[in-house]
Amino acid sequence: MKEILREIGMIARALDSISNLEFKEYDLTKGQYLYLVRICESPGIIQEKLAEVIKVDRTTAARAIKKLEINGFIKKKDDEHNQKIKKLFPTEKGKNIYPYLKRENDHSNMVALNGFTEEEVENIFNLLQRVRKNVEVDWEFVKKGNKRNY
Amino acid sequence: MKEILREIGMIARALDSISNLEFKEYDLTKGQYLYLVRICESPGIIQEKLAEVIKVDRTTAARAIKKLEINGFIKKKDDEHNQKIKKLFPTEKGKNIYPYLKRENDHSNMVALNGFTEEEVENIFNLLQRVRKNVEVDWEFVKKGNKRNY
DNA sequence: TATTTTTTGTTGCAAATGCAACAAATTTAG
DNA sequence: CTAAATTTGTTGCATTTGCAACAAAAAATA
Repeated sequence: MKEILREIGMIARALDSISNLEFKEYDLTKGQYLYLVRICESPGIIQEKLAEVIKVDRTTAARAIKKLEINGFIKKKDDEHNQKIKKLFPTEKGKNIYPYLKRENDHSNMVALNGFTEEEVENIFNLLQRVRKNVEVDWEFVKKGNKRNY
Repeated sequence: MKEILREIGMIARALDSISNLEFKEYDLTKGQYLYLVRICESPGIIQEKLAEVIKVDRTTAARAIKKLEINGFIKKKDDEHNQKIKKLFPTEKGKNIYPYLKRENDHSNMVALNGFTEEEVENIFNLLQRVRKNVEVDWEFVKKGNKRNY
């Protein structure tokens, strides 16, 4: 059995911890960069959806977002036709640091793919997308309280 | 720029959260399965090394391991020639649940690789190992307090 | 050998994380 | 149209997480 998930876990933890250290400089605390990046790239997204794309617990997302708002990185806006949802948008402050988040992410991508050919990059990206799609089915299943059978 | 790290993060968080939910059944709390699996597979490993292979903060590992010991999953043993280090070993209780951890991990691997050919599995594994090796250099660099330049 | 540096381990503290449990709006089904 | 189910959001609480800061053993250096 090829332990691909172990490799993935190691890579993810290593890079997350690097990002968290590097983004302190912009007053972002642990994990916040994940949300801010997504809100900048998908302005108007709602909290529930954000938790789903990031793959994090609803309540964790709720609190991270609340803190981003308190610290002026994003703002919540009511929807015209649906008074339950709150759309999320970056503020000027949020928009301003986005390029730094992007730059850091690009750098980590480059480091991660050091020594890869163009073709290998294309290849690993496609394979990872397939893994992610496979995995998110189970994640949603389990997160809704269901039990996997194996 | 192919966002491979974003895919990796999503996969890692999704599967970690599934594992944490599934291992509650064995009285393992969040994250503990990571350490227990490694201690079972590398009996005698020390805490510092364990943090390094898992890619987690030293102090986080210290506390997770302490709790595993308190709950009787592992035991610490002094070394003959070095009185600073403490070698980690699974107890009978720890050894007994290892097969369940392995089985869960194997299942998640299967789910993740659903639809993959033998060759694609081999391929993604090798690519991921290379990424991991690239990334751990930076992780150790940054964790030691150094600053990446980019 | 003596002293400096590195390794390994610990604790204090502040913060993030996530399960339960709740509430209200909206959507689905009868 | 009404009632049930789902979606979206929140808070309480217990736990994990990780940076600082410390201590002691061991290893490297002078």
